[in-house]
Amino acid sequence: MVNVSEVVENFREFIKSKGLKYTPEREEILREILECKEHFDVDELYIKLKKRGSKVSKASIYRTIPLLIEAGYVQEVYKQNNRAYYEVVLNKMPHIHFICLNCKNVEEIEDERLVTLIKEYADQKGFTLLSYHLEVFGVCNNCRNEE
Amino acid sequence: MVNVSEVVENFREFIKSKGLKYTPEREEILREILECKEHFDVDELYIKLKKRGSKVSKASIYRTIPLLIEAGYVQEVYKQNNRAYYEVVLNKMPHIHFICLNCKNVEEIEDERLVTLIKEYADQKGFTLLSYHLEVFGVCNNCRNEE
DNA sequence: CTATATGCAAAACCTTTGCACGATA
DNA sequence: TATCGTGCAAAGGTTTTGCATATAG
Repeated sequence: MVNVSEVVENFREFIKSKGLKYTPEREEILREILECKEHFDVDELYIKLKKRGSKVSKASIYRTIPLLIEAGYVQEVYKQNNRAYYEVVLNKMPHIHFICLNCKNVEEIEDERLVTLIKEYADQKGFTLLSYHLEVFGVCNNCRNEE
Repeated sequence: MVNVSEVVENFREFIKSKGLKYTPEREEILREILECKEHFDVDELYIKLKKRGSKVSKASIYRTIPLLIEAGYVQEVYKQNNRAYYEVVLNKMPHIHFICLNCKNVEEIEDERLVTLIKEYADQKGFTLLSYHLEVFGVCNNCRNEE
Protein backbone atom coordinates (compact mmCIF):
# COMPACT_ATOMS: atom_id res chain seq x y z
CA MET A 1 0.00 0.00 0.00
CA VAL A 2 0.84 3.64 -0.27
CA ASN A 3 2.75 5.22 2.56
CA VAL A 4 0.55 8.26 3.12
CA SER A 5 2.89 10.40 5.18
CA GLU A 6 5.68 9.82 2.72
CA VAL A 7 3.48 10.95 -0.17
CA VAL A 8 2.28 13.94 1.79
CA GLU A 9 5.88 14.90 2.48
CA ASN A 10 6.84 14.50 -1.16
CA PHE A 11 3.92 16.61 -2.19
CA ARG A 12 4.96 19.34 0.20
CA GLU A 13 8.41 19.37 -1.32
CA PHE A 14 6.94 19.38 -4.80
CA ILE A 15 4.77 22.40 -3.99
CA LYS A 16 7.62 24.27 -2.40
CA SER A 17 10.00 23.49 -5.22
CA LYS A 18 7.58 25.29 -7.48
CA GLY A 19 7.58 28.36 -5.26
CA LEU A 20 3.97 27.72 -4.22
CA LYS A 21 2.50 27.60 -0.77
CA TYR A 22 1.68 24.48 1.11
CA THR A 23 -1.81 24.87 2.56
CA PRO A 24 -4.04 22.73 4.76
CA GLU A 25 -6.59 22.58 1.95
CA ARG A 26 -4.10 21.06 -0.46
CA GLU A 27 -3.11 18.49 2.11
CA GLU A 28 -6.71 17.64 2.94
CA ILE A 29 -7.47 17.07 -0.71
CA LEU A 30 -4.40 14.93 -1.22
CA ARG A 31 -5.18 12.79 1.84
CA GLU A 32 -8.76 12.29 0.80
CA ILE A 33 -7.70 11.26 -2.69
CA LEU A 34 -5.23 8.76 -1.31
CA GLU A 35 -8.17 7.09 0.42
CA CYS A 36 -9.94 6.54 -2.88
CA LYS A 37 -9.74 2.93 -3.91
CA GLU A 38 -11.80 3.44 -7.02
CA HIS A 39 -12.24 6.08 -9.64
CA PHE A 40 -13.59 9.31 -8.31
CA ASP A 41 -14.88 12.62 -9.57
CA VAL A 42 -14.76 16.10 -8.11
CA ASP A 43 -18.26 15.94 -6.71
CA GLU A 44 -17.72 12.69 -4.86
CA LEU A 45 -14.52 14.03 -3.40
CA TYR A 46 -16.24 17.21 -2.34
CA ILE A 47 -19.03 15.33 -0.60
CA LYS A 48 -16.60 13.04 1.21
CA LEU A 49 -14.64 16.03 2.45
CA LYS A 50 -17.82 17.76 3.59
CA LYS A 51 -18.86 14.70 5.55
CA ARG A 52 -15.58 14.81 7.40
CA GLY A 53 -16.31 18.39 8.32
CA SER A 54 -13.85 19.86 5.88
CA LYS A 55 -14.52 23.33 4.55
CA VAL A 56 -12.69 23.08 1.23
CA SER A 57 -14.53 24.41 -1.76
CA LYS A 58 -14.98 22.77 -5.09
CA ALA A 59 -12.92 25.55 -6.61
CA SER A 60 -9.95 24.44 -4.52
CA ILE A 61 -10.43 20.87 -5.58
CA TYR A 62 -10.52 21.93 -9.21
CA ARG A 63 -7.39 23.98 -8.63
CA THR A 64 -5.51 21.26 -6.74
CA ILE A 65 -6.09 18.30 -9.02
CA PRO A 66 -3.85 19.62 -11.79
CA LEU A 67 -1.05 19.91 -9.24
CA LEU A 68 -1.57 16.33 -8.13
CA ILE A 69 -1.53 15.22 -11.72
CA GLU A 70 1.66 17.15 -12.35
CA ALA A 71 3.20 15.61 -9.26
CA GLY A 72 2.36 12.21 -10.69
CA TYR A 73 -0.06 10.99 -8.02
CA VAL A 74 -3.30 11.26 -9.91
CA GLN A 75 -4.43 10.64 -13.43
CA GLU A 76 -7.55 11.39 -15.35
CA VAL A 77 -8.88 8.10 -16.60
CA TYR A 78 -12.04 8.88 -18.52
CA LYS A 79 -15.02 11.17 -18.81
CA GLN A 80 -18.62 10.22 -18.49
CA ASN A 81 -21.66 12.49 -18.60
CA ASN A 82 -19.32 15.41 -19.08
CA ARG A 83 -17.65 14.70 -15.83
CA ALA A 84 -14.00 13.80 -15.39
CA TYR A 85 -13.04 10.72 -13.41
CA TYR A 86 -9.67 10.34 -11.79
CA GLU A 87 -7.67 7.70 -10.00
CA VAL A 88 -4.62 7.45 -7.81
CA VAL A 89 -1.75 6.00 -9.80
CA LEU A 90 0.69 5.43 -6.94
CA ASN A 91 1.78 1.85 -6.48
CA LYS A 92 -0.87 0.85 -8.87
CA MET A 93 -0.07 -1.58 -11.61
CA PRO A 94 -1.03 -0.13 -14.97
CA HIS A 95 -4.25 -1.72 -16.06
CA ILE A 96 -6.81 -2.27 -18.75
CA HIS A 97 -10.27 -0.75 -18.51
CA PHE A 98 -13.10 -2.66 -20.11
CA ILE A 99 -15.84 -0.13 -20.64
CA CYS A 100 -19.33 -1.27 -21.56
CA LEU A 101 -20.93 1.24 -23.89
CA ASN A 102 -24.37 0.08 -22.90
CA CYS A 103 -24.39 0.00 -19.09
CA LYS A 104 -21.31 2.23 -18.72
CA ASN A 105 -19.75 -0.21 -16.31
CA VAL A 106 -15.95 -0.12 -16.10
CA GLU A 107 -14.06 -3.25 -15.21
CA GLU A 108 -10.38 -3.20 -14.43
CA ILE A 109 -7.79 -5.83 -15.25
CA GLU A 110 -4.10 -5.94 -14.55
CA ASP A 111 -1.70 -7.62 -16.88
CA GLU A 112 2.02 -8.24 -16.85
CA ARG A 113 2.40 -8.87 -20.54
CA LEU A 114 1.01 -5.47 -21.38
CA VAL A 115 3.57 -3.84 -19.12
CA THR A 116 6.37 -5.75 -20.83
CA LEU A 117 5.09 -4.89 -24.25
CA ILE A 118 4.88 -1.19 -23.59
CA LYS A 119 8.26 -1.03 -21.89
CA GLU A 120 9.76 -2.71 -24.89
CA TYR A 121 8.41 -0.08 -27.26
CA ALA A 122 9.31 2.75 -24.94
CA ASP A 123 12.93 1.54 -24.68
CA GLN A 124 13.10 1.15 -28.41
CA LYS A 125 11.95 4.73 -28.94
CA GLY A 126 13.96 6.24 -26.11
CA PHE A 127 10.67 7.27 -24.58
CA THR A 128 10.67 7.92 -20.82
CA LEU A 129 7.58 6.16 -19.57
CA LEU A 130 5.44 7.92 -17.00
CA SER A 131 2.06 6.27 -17.15
CA TYR A 132 -0.50 4.89 -19.51
CA HIS A 133 -3.98 3.57 -19.75
CA LEU A 134 -5.69 1.19 -22.06
CA GLU A 135 -9.37 1.53 -22.66
CA VAL A 136 -11.35 -1.16 -24.33
CA PHE A 137 -14.85 -0.38 -25.52
CA GLY A 138 -17.57 -2.86 -26.21
CA VAL A 139 -20.62 -4.54 -24.79
CA CYS A 140 -20.37 -6.60 -21.64
CA ASN A 141 -21.71 -10.09 -21.22
CA ASN A 142 -24.74 -9.03 -19.18
CA CYS A 143 -25.89 -6.41 -21.64
CA ARG A 144 -25.47 -8.68 -24.61
CA ASN A 145 -27.62 -11.36 -23.05
CA GLU A 146 -30.37 -8.94 -22.20
CA GLU A 147 -30.93 -7.88 -25.78
CA MET B 1 -11.06 1.98 -47.31
CA VAL B 2 -14.58 2.15 -46.09
CA ASN B 3 -17.34 1.40 -48.56
CA VAL B 4 -19.58 4.36 -47.91
CA SER B 5 -22.78 3.17 -49.53
CA GLU B 6 -22.49 -0.12 -47.71
CA VAL B 7 -22.15 1.62 -44.38
CA VAL B 8 -25.03 3.93 -45.18
CA GLU B 9 -27.20 0.94 -46.01
CA ASN B 10 -26.21 -0.85 -42.83
CA PHE B 11 -27.00 2.22 -40.82
CA ARG B 12 -30.42 2.46 -42.43
CA GLU B 13 -31.13 -1.10 -41.40
CA PHE B 14 -29.82 -0.46 -37.94
CA ILE B 15 -32.11 2.54 -37.53
CA LYS B 16 -35.13 0.69 -38.85
CA SER B 17 -34.45 -2.36 -36.73
CA LYS B 18 -34.79 -0.09 -33.73
CA GLY B 19 -38.16 1.19 -34.91
CA LEU B 20 -36.72 4.63 -35.58
CA LYS B 21 -37.01 6.74 -38.67
CA TYR B 22 -34.34 7.10 -41.28
CA THR B 23 -34.01 10.77 -42.08
CA PRO B 24 -31.90 12.78 -44.52
CA GLU B 25 -30.30 14.55 -41.57
CA ARG B 26 -29.09 11.29 -40.10
CA GLU B 27 -27.64 10.25 -43.40
CA GLU B 28 -25.97 13.61 -43.98
CA ILE B 29 -24.30 13.39 -40.62
CA LEU B 30 -23.13 9.83 -41.17
CA ARG B 31 -21.71 10.68 -44.59
CA GLU B 32 -19.89 13.69 -43.28
CA ILE B 33 -18.39 11.68 -40.46
CA LEU B 34 -17.18 9.00 -42.83
CA GLU B 35 -15.18 11.71 -44.57
CA CYS B 36 -13.29 12.52 -41.40
CA LYS B 37 -9.78 11.17 -41.51
CA GLU B 38 -8.80 12.56 -38.15
CA HIS B 39 -10.42 13.10 -34.82
CA PHE B 40 -13.31 15.52 -34.96
CA ASP B 41 -15.67 17.31 -32.62
CA VAL B 42 -19.27 18.40 -32.96
CA ASP B 43 -18.43 21.95 -33.86
CA GLU B 44 -16.08 21.02 -36.67
CA LEU B 45 -18.66 18.67 -38.06
CA TYR B 46 -21.34 21.31 -37.85
CA ILE B 47 -19.19 23.84 -39.70
CA LYS B 48 -18.29 21.37 -42.43
CA LEU B 49 -21.94 20.54 -42.94
CA LYS B 50 -22.86 24.21 -43.07
CA LYS B 51 -20.21 24.85 -45.70
CA ARG B 52 -21.79 22.18 -47.84
CA GLY B 53 -25.08 23.99 -47.55
CA SER B 54 -26.57 21.50 -45.13
CA LYS B 55 -29.21 22.75 -42.73
CA VAL B 56 -28.73 20.25 -39.92
CA SER B 57 -28.64 21.69 -36.45
CA LYS B 58 -26.14 20.95 -33.75
CA ALA B 59 -28.95 19.39 -31.77
CA SER B 60 -29.36 16.79 -34.48
CA ILE B 61 -25.67 16.07 -34.49
CA TYR B 62 -25.71 15.63 -30.74
CA ARG B 63 -28.68 13.34 -31.08
CA THR B 64 -27.22 11.31 -33.94
CA ILE B 65 -23.75 10.60 -32.61
CA PRO B 66 -24.95 8.24 -29.88
CA LEU B 67 -26.71 6.22 -32.57
CA LEU B 68 -23.55 6.04 -34.63
CA ILE B 69 -21.63 4.95 -31.57
CA GLU B 70 -24.21 2.32 -30.80
CA ALA B 71 -24.04 1.13 -34.39
CA GLY B 72 -20.31 0.78 -33.94
CA TYR B 73 -19.09 3.30 -36.52
CA VAL B 74 -17.89 6.01 -34.25
CA GLN B 75 -16.08 6.22 -30.95
CA GLU B 76 -15.33 8.93 -28.51
CA VAL B 77 -11.57 9.05 -28.14
CA TYR B 78 -10.84 11.80 -25.70
CA LYS B 79 -11.96 15.11 -24.31
CA GLN B 80 -10.06 18.34 -24.41
CA ASN B 81 -11.24 21.66 -23.06
CA ASN B 82 -14.50 20.01 -22.09
CA ARG B 83 -15.14 19.06 -25.64
CA ALA B 84 -15.55 15.51 -26.88
CA TYR B 85 -13.49 14.29 -29.81
CA TYR B 86 -14.59 11.35 -31.90
CA GLU B 87 -13.17 9.18 -34.61
CA VAL B 88 -14.46 6.71 -37.16
CA VAL B 89 -13.49 3.24 -36.07
CA LEU B 90 -14.38 1.40 -39.26
CA ASN B 91 -11.47 -0.43 -40.83
CA LYS B 92 -9.03 1.21 -38.49
CA MET B 93 -6.44 -0.97 -36.79
CA PRO B 94 -6.38 -0.37 -33.06
CA HIS B 95 -3.31 1.57 -32.13
CA ILE B 96 -1.04 2.80 -29.37
CA HIS B 97 -0.58 6.52 -28.84
CA PHE B 98 2.73 7.63 -27.38
CA ILE B 99 2.05 11.07 -26.04
CA CYS B 100 4.91 13.33 -25.04
CA LEU B 101 3.86 15.46 -22.11
CA ASN B 102 6.47 18.02 -22.99
CA CYS B 103 6.07 18.73 -26.70
CA LYS B 104 2.54 17.23 -26.89
CA ASN B 105 3.53 15.20 -29.89
CA VAL B 106 1.50 12.03 -30.47
CA GLU B 107 3.07 9.08 -32.21
CA GLU B 108 0.93 6.22 -33.36
CA ILE B 109 2.04 2.59 -33.38
CA GLU B 110 0.19 -0.54 -34.41
CA ASP B 111 0.91 -3.81 -32.70
CA GLU B 112 -0.34 -7.32 -33.26
CA ARG B 113 0.53 -8.72 -29.86
CA LEU B 114 -1.60 -6.13 -28.19
CA VAL B 115 -4.54 -7.10 -30.36
CA THR B 116 -4.09 -10.74 -29.41
CA LEU B 117 -3.81 -9.93 -25.75
CA ILE B 118 -6.98 -7.90 -25.65
CA LYS B 119 -8.98 -10.36 -27.68
CA GLU B 120 -7.95 -13.04 -25.25
CA TYR B 121 -9.30 -11.11 -22.28
CA ALA B 122 -12.44 -10.07 -24.10
CA ASP B 123 -13.25 -13.68 -25.00
CA GLN B 124 -12.60 -14.72 -21.47
CA LYS B 125 -15.05 -12.16 -20.13
CA GLY B 126 -17.68 -12.60 -22.83
CA PHE B 127 -17.07 -9.00 -23.76
CA THR B 128 -18.03 -8.00 -27.30
CA LEU B 129 -15.09 -5.97 -28.50
CA LEU B 130 -15.82 -2.82 -30.45
CA SER B 131 -12.63 -0.84 -30.23
CA TYR B 132 -9.95 0.35 -27.90
CA HIS B 133 -7.11 2.72 -27.54
CA LEU B 134 -3.95 2.71 -25.52
CA GLU B 135 -2.40 5.94 -24.44
CA VAL B 136 1.12 6.05 -23.12
CA PHE B 137 2.33 9.21 -21.43
CA GLY B 138 5.92 10.20 -20.97
CA VAL B 139 8.74 12.26 -22.38
CA CYS B 140 10.03 11.61 -25.88
CA ASN B 141 13.64 11.15 -26.81
CA ASN B 142 14.05 14.63 -28.31
CA CYS B 143 12.67 16.42 -25.29
CA ARG B 144 14.71 14.42 -22.85
CA ASN B 145 17.94 15.25 -24.63
CA GLU B 146 17.15 18.93 -24.67
CA GLU B 147 16.85 19.22 -20.91
C1' DC C 1 -52.73 9.58 -39.54
C1' DT C 2 -49.51 8.61 -35.81
C1' DA C 3 -45.15 8.46 -33.97
C1' DT C 4 -40.80 10.14 -34.29
C1' DA C 5 -37.30 13.82 -35.71
C1' DT C 6 -35.96 18.48 -36.31
C1' DG C 7 -34.62 23.29 -35.14
C1' DC C 8 -34.61 26.77 -32.08
C1' DA C 9 -33.72 28.70 -27.85
C1' DA C 10 -33.48 28.02 -23.17
C1' DA C 11 -31.86 25.12 -19.54
C1' DA C 12 -28.60 22.21 -17.35
C1' DC C 13 -24.22 21.04 -16.22
C1' DC C 14 -19.36 20.84 -15.14
C1' DT C 15 -15.45 23.68 -14.91
C1' DT C 16 -13.12 28.07 -14.82
C1' DT C 17 -12.47 32.66 -13.23
C1' DG C 18 -12.72 37.48 -10.90
C1' DC C 19 -12.60 39.39 -6.69
C1' DA C 20 -12.18 40.41 -1.80
C1' DC C 21 -10.41 38.38 2.07
C1' DG C 22 -7.26 35.28 4.48
C1' DA C 23 -3.02 32.69 5.18
C1' DT C 24 1.77 31.35 4.08
C1' DA C 25 6.68 32.10 4.00
C1' DT D 1 4.62 42.24 4.36
C1' DA D 2 4.28 40.57 -0.21
C1' DT D 3 2.64 36.87 -2.55
C1' DC D 4 -0.17 33.25 -3.18
C1' DG D 5 -4.53 30.57 -1.97
C1' DT D 6 -9.32 30.30 -0.74
C1' DG D 7 -14.31 30.65 -1.03
C1' DC D 8 -18.04 32.56 -3.17
C1' DA D 9 -20.70 33.56 -6.88
C1' DA D 10 -20.88 34.58 -11.50
C1' DA D 11 -19.31 33.52 -16.07
C1' DG D 12 -18.09 30.37 -19.74
C1' DG D 13 -18.84 26.81 -22.94
C1' DT D 14 -20.49 22.30 -24.26
C1' DT D 15 -24.26 19.30 -24.26
C1' DT D 16 -29.12 18.39 -23.26
C1' DT D 17 -33.92 19.28 -23.43
C1' DG D 18 -38.86 21.30 -24.06
C1' DC D 19 -41.78 22.62 -27.40
C1' DA D 20 -43.96 23.62 -31.76
C1' DT D 21 -43.52 22.23 -36.30
C1' DA D 22 -42.27 19.06 -39.95
C1' DT D 23 -41.67 14.53 -41.81
C1' DA D 24 -41.25 9.39 -42.21
C1' DG D 25 -43.74 5.19 -42.44
